[in-house]
Amino acid sequence: MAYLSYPATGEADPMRAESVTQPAAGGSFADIGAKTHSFGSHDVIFYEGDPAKRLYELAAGTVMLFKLLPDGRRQVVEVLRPGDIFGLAKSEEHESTAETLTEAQVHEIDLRRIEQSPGLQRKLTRCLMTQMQALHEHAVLLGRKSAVERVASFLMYLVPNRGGVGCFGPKDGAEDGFDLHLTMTRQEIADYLGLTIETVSRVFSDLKRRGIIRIDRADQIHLNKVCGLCQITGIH
Amino acid sequence: MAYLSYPATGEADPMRAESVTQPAAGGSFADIGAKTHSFGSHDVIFYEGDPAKRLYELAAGTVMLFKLLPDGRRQVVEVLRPGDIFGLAKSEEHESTAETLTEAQVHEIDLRRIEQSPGLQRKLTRCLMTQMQALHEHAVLLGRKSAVERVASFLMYLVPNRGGVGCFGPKDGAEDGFDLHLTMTRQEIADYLGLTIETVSRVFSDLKRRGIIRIDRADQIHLNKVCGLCQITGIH
DNA sequence: CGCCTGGTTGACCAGAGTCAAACCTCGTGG
DNA sequence: CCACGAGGTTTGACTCTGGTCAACCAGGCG
Repeated sequence: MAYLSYPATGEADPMRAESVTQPAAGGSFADIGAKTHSFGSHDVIFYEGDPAKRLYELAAGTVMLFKLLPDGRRQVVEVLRPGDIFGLAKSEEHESTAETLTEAQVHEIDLRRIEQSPGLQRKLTRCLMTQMQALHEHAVLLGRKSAVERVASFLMYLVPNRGGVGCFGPKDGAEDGFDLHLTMTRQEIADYLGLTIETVSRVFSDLKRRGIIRIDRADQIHLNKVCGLCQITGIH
Repeated sequence: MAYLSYPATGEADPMRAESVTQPAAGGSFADIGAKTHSFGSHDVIFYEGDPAKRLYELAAGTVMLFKLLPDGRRQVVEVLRPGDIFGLAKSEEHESTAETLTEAQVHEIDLRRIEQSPGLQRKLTRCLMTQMQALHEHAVLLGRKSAVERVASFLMYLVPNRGGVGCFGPKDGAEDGFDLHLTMTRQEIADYLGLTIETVSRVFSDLKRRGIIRIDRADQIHLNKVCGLCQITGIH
């Protein structure tokens, strides 16, 4: 279904199965009578400070969570993929704003319903573990990586099964290129990576100049050598 | 028991109850036959890459989790307090190193034991939610705050019931000072805040010069006006 | 007493931020 | 069909925060 664009483009997406956290472990949250909502691109699902009652499972599309400082500085704290859970809060209010990056479908669930099912509880725990790990990874990026390393890491994050633990290098002899479609604007990328829009733009231009990527359109990027890009993420 | 020093010093600690996540919701993890381990200061509980089988609940003391980049850059991704859970991993290996900052006691628990108890499952979920929220907060700090703001936020984090949501300002008319004991070295603080040791040191000196804090010993800091400090955390 | 570790300070430098202008791309309307 | 405008993006010139490197200091311990 073309209307649900995914960060990485195109045909059957090999990452899909991977990125959906524990696809079928103990049933789906949707099974327990969750309401499903559809959103357009750049719709707000909830605002920081809104009363938090339910939690959400992203069924399709991409959603970002961000927080604002009073002077307007913004930090995107998570970029979510299908299968991810969000909207939990220990207090009565959401601590961040949730906004879609693409058209998206979201299951709205009552936490108590989950707590009644051991299987779903288990699934929830696994989801949270995975997301927590991503947050740790992101803390390293924000705290210790240079601008180029941040952008390179970001691009690698959009390539299925490469970088990180599951990276097996380029397929033997294959040309190791990759086409990807960005669903985030430069500003959103900047706010995710803790940079300014100008720096993000400059790094893209620099990577282009160095022959590592090709920019077909602002949101259409071709990675010439995935491995070469991975080399500059700081994790090698 | 004096041997268990807590980040904030002294007598009966008003924060204690607050910081222990969901103190008695649905029983304690310790109840289900968890082994308890004692550690000295700066002991490693597990290393990044170690096989991950169990999960841990911090019973007393302080523990930090950090990740290393191959070139030696380090990022402390979490500073844990009693009640916090750590050591979960989606994969078979720990994704970060856990090291004590003080003497500490830790319950080692089998995840499957928890999964058998709905009450503990629920408690676990709450813990993870709280920690996740802290990680979001920290992402804002790392991605968007200046050096002074980071250090100020860090110090405020050590003051019970101040800053953040639960802040009710200074008690009416009270002098609003606070004494705190640092359990982290300058290097550890720097690695937590995404700064260098020199910058941390300089900011401390600067806050001293501005009369906001008094440094009695490297690890013994007096906040002259908590509210004044809170003012420069960036969240006001 | 002197070493060793951790912390502080200074001089200098570089990476990223700021401010401002120019540039695409795409949709709208004349 | 093309001119126009808006939004997002790129580029340049300059600034400044925080990093680097190196020397120095203070307290604790053998």
